[in-house]
Formats: sequence, structure tokens, C-alpha cells
Amino acid sequence: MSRTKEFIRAEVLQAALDTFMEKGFAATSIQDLVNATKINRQSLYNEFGDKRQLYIKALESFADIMKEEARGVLEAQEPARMVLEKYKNRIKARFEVTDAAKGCMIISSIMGSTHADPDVKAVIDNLLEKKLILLAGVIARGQQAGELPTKHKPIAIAQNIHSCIVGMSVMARGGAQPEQLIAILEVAFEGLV
Amino acid sequence: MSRTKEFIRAEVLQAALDTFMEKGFAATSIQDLVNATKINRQSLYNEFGDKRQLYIKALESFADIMKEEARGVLEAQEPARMVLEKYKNRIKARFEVTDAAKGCMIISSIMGSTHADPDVKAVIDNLLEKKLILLAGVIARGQQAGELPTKHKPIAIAQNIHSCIVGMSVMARGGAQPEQLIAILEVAFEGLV
DNA sequence: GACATTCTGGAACGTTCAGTCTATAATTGA
DNA sequence: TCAATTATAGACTGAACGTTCCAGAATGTC
Repeated sequence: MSRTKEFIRAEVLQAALDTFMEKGFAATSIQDLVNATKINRQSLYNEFGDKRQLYIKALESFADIMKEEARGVLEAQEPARMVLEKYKNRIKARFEVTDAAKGCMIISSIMGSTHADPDVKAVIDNLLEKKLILLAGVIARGQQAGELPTKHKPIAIAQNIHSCIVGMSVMARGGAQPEQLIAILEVAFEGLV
Repeated sequence: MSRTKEFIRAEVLQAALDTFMEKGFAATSIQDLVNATKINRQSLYNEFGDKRQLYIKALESFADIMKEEARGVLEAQEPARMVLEKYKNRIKARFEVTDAAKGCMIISSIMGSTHADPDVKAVIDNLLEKKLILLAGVIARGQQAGELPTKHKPIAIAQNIHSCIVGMSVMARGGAQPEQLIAILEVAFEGLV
């Protein structure tokens, strides 16, 4: 047979993801990716195709992680307030580690216009939809159980929380401190936990 | 003397701004800027220096507009709830026009890492600070007058609103519809207006 | 009308880019 | 040990990039 690979696909994808997140698609050169992944230029092309395909695969791995994280918390069969409390703490933890400043691949994609690519947009839209359904579902359950105020629709509240987290992520990258971000989160979850 | 210019500086800056917002700094070529501004390549260099300086000048003009808009609403000497109501309506109007999807130069800069440039970061930080001071000031005034709930600090509430607006801007660019965005805004201003 | 100045259009520069090619080294199964 | 296969390293290619240069056209002042 043949020689075996000396790199681990997941690690290479993670390194590529970090690079794309830090610099954005357009400003990331193949050489940047070669340096970051520490694998050969040709191996990159063999394994992932061109730059665009590598980007999409890195984005998909990011989306998978996000989806898994959201499901792990939001699908718990507990009272809605408790689930939301845990979710809030999960977000809080994300912004407490300083490298949260490195950003978010989804926001980076949207702002960098790579989402003009239908394949990219499909990944992003799918993640957003899944997340909002989960979150709105928990809120709806809480409202029906009389645990949560019913002034606003579940989907609007879910989107508000999402919107706020997106904003926090941008602010984190802009240099905001964890304490500020956590204070924002407390306001956003007012009346929910 | 000499031949007069055939272009209007503000219009050229606006065209450059639109281009940078749409594509981001790295993905915008000089040729793109020549096409968008409809002025000569050499004239661009004569008037604005290189690409980076043009970017900064476009960013500054954007920041000036944002600052002026914020001051126009938030410096009014009226009851805080009324000021916040007007501010909410101003934001709402911004997201009702469909070209809000084109984005925001500040977020684009932060996500695209042009804010690693100290000159760029200075413009952004200054705008953010000014805006938050104004907004937190109105909220503090409202709290002191007993118009607004005092559970959270004014600056935290202001940052929460800012964060939410930033998130909405990203969502708008991602394809969210005005109705969704307005519903988010209503949730964000809950208890404030 | 002559001059000085500045705008304009296009060519040209050196650099960097994404992607390909070639040659060599390494590893496997037989 | 050998043949087959694949990783690796670096040179290479053609295009696009930001920027500069140059020649000519246009315009205001004297």
C-alpha cells in the first residue's frame, strides 16, 4: 500500500479555522494556511481541494461544534428557567476566556461576504435555524409552564438573545473586557432566569 | 491657477465607503474603488493617499455620521423615556430600509481585523465611547428621575442595547427580515420605553 | 494667448497571490 | 527486497494586486 498521512485531519482543520477566523477569508493566504497547519502545501490541496473548499470545511467543523454545544444545553429535559440559566452560564464561560477575542467564524463569514457563496450560506443558515428553534422551544415551554413572562413571542426573545450574543462577540473582538460582556449578558437574560 | 477637480470629495468617500462595507478591506481592490468612485486611479491616490488612508477616511466619515445621528437624538433635553423611545424608532427606521443589509463599517472593520491598525482602532473606540456615554447618560437620568427600573447599571444597559444593535446589523447582513429585527428591538427596549 | 497647475488615461513596475508541477523521500503490502 | 503508493519540499506559472510613472488634456490666472 502507501505511505500514511503524518497529519490529523481534525487538527489541520482547527488550525485552518483559527487562521480564517483571525484574518478573514480574503486576507488569509495559502502560505498562511501552510504555516498554521504545519502541513505541506500540496497536502493541503490533496486533502481539502482549493482555498474555498478548505474554508467551507473549516466552517462546517465550527458549525458542528456550535450545534453540539447548543444541543447539549438546550435539549435538557429540565424546567425552562434552569435550562436558560445553564445556557447563560455556558455563554458566560465562553466570554470569560480571553481568546474569545479571536472571534466567530459565522460573523466573520457574514461580514466578509463569503456567505454570498450558496454553500457557505447553507451552513450558516442551517446553524442559525437549529439554534433558534432550540432556544425558542425552551422559552415557549417556560411560558406555557408559567415560568416565564409572555409579553414577547418566544422566537423574538430567542432572536434577541442571539442578537445580543453576536454583538458581544463583535465587542469582544473589538477589545471589550469579560466583565463588561458578562454584565451585558445579565441584562439580556433579565426576566428569563 | 490650475484645473479644478471634477469630483466631489464627499461623494467619492461615500462610494468608497459603500464598497469597503460591501466587500471588506482585503477583498476590495483599487480597481473596485476606481469603478465605484468613477474617478481616475491617479486622482484617488492624489486626493486620499494609498488604500489604507482612503479606508481610514471613509471610516471617519462613517463614524462622523453615526456620531451626529446619535447626538441628534440622545442629547435632547426631554424625559429619558421619551428620548429612548425616539432612539428606538431611529434604529427601527434604519433596519426598515432594505439596504441596511449592506452592513456597518465598524463591525466590518472589527471582524476584518483592520482595527489592528491603531489609527483605525482609535476612530472606532472613540465612536463607541461617545455613543455609550450618551446612551448611559440618558438611562442614568431616567433612573434618577424614577422613570426607569434600576436593577442594572446604566452602562450595562447601554452596552446591552449597543450589543443587540450590533447583532441585529450582522443578522440583517445575513439576510434577516425587517420584521424580525424590529421584534428583536422591542425585546431589547423592554422596560425602557 | 501664454503659463502654471492639476486632472486624466493608460502603461508599467515589482510583489504577492492561488494553484500546479516535478522530483525525492518515506512507508506499506507482498 | 521490491513495487506501488503517497507525503513532502520547493520551484514554477500566469494572473491580479497596489502603486508609480508618464504624456497629454483641461482649466484658471495673468
